[in-house]
Amino acid sequence: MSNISIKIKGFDSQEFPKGITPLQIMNDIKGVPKDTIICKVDGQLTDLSSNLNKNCELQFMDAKSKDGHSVLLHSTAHLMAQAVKRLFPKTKVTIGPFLENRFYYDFDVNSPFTEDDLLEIENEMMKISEENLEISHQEKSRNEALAFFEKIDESYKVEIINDLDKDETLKVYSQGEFTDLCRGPHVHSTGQIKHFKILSSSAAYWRGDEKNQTLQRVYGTSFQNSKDLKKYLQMLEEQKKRDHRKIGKELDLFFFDDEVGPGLPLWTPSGTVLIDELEALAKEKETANGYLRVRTPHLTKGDLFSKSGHLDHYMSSMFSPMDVDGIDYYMKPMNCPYHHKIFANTPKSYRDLPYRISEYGTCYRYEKSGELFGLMRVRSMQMNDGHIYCTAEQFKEEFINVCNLYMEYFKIFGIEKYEMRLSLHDPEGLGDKFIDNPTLWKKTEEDVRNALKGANLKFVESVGDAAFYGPKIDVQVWSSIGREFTLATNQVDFAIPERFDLTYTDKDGSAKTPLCIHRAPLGTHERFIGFLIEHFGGNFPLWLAPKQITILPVSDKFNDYAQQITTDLRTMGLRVSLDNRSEKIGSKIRDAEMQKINIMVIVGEKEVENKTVTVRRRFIKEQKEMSLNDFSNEILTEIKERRVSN
RNA sequence: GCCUGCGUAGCUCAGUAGGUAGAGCACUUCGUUGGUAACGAAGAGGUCACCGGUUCAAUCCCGGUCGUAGGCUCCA
Repeated sequence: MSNISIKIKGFDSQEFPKGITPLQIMNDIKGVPKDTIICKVDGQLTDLSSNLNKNCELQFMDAKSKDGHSVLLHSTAHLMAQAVKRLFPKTKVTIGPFLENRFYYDFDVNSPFTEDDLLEIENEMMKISEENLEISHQEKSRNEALAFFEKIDESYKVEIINDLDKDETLKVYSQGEFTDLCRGPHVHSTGQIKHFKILSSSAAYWRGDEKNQTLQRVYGTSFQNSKDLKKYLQMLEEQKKRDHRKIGKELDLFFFDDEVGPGLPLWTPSGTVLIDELEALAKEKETANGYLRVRTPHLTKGDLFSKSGHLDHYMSSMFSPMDVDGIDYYMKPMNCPYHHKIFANTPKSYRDLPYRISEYGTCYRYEKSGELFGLMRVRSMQMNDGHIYCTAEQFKEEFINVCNLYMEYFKIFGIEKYEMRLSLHDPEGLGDKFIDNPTLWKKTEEDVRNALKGANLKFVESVGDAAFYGPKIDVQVWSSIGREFTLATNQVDFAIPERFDLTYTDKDGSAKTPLCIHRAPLGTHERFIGFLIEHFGGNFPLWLAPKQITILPVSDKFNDYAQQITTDLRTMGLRVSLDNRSEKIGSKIRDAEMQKINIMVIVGEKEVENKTVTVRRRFIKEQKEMSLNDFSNEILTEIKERRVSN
């Protein structure tokens, strides 16, 4: 038998007999870490029980690495499936992939799992782990695999095999009595999976299609050691504390009311401050960038939305029409048709372009009840909307300027983790979800792609997520509880200007159709604020904070002085409250902390005598006694600069 | 919209094997006049989400509706 040469990472090259497995090598040589669960052969994740037949590079890996962790998660999903099959033998298994730090497995069961079921499953998993079953794999021909899964009545696996490429070699993994179709790789024994937890269960559709069978999805997580598991679970708890729905209630920012309706937020005085500040910021930036502000109605005849294509492509997201004098009127789901009307209202020449208009118009969209989610998904939403009408030559610069505006905003808020996504059409949806003009789709998508590349902006592409009238750049962010949302969007419209007969007179006197860029750099104010609440965990920077300052007299004796300070600061435009209850100063401070008020101003005998104030800022322990003038100058500057940290 | 869980005072939550409910915080009043994260006492507060059914009797059991949570689908 011939030998092969294997370069093991962290060791010298060695000769081994052909066909040896990494597992055997682990046992042969000293010093391979005990935590090894998987390996890479020439950079490819490979089962430890695979035979090595040629010279190669071998790297042993534990679950601390991202790749290693993904294998552990995946193997834990299998472990869970085995436990479910033991406890509920009639269950049919489907798929069980890994996600970042989590995994799930979808099961077809007669009745959904209860919480007790989940506990039992977890216990059974523990048992299987203790049994330390070897996980082996085998290659099977398509027919063998089909016969096997038909015999054990795993119809979903049969369906999966039937959909696979005919030439694909199939692998099955076995551990004890449980065998599953899987690409692998996996850890080599169930005993290597020890530190896991079932997180939740819910429903999911087979293959993500709502017309298909409803499956039960069980989510779980798994780590190399108990410390990492505990850390992850703690992080999940911490994330929950930042949930904008929770903080929104604690800080009394917004709420929903049964009698008003789901998805229709009511903004309290505190929450309204956030919106007002956001709007003030946007108005300032837009004025500087040459935008003109407009206002349009919330309600409109259906004809307008026929013309714009909304009734053909967007009706399922619109509220039902109402009859007004025998004519159908709709609540507006977007502002664009009105902006087009405003463009067309007076003749335009090339000298008027780019023509930039903006409006924070409230739109109404029918979101299915189960899709509503705090402020992140609502039915009445204020768009940070605007439209730019420009020539083809101006397109690139205008488009990139909008992208730059996003980044400027993100910088102001200190948002660092985001992803730009070029959302393209899916040819299969032409005519239905998307306007049927394949040539223009292609051209526009290419233009946008080139503009982004030309500006050196990093982006990913996503097919099928375009608007019905054109491709988009969406900026994706992740909320504190891990959900992904589109925060900002920038869309190109190649179709609608023509439908609205929008023209401008070019240099040569001919009438031309402008391009239209839809842009919403702050998305909707509801979602943006929902995101900001989580981003800051309710600890807003001073310029944004609903409650900037509270005045705390040490005792009732100093209430007059405190009242004077309050009035003075309010006159300067600051948001100031006065806590003149007959409480001890410690209690007033505690209450101010709970309300996350940025600055506490304490006044007592000393301050009255010296005509000063004592300033206590959140997160800064030491207090400073200063004149009111120095204090107000300092914070007015901080607010003017919109400083994120103090 | 779909599946499952949940809905008790303003908030966070107890509770009742079916006999119309309780705590802490918040609120109001009184006492206290205090120096950097909870001063003390008293009071007020709820058709137990809503509508039906079973029962002598329903907050509790059953059905429906609405809302909400976790997901799926969808989306700014």
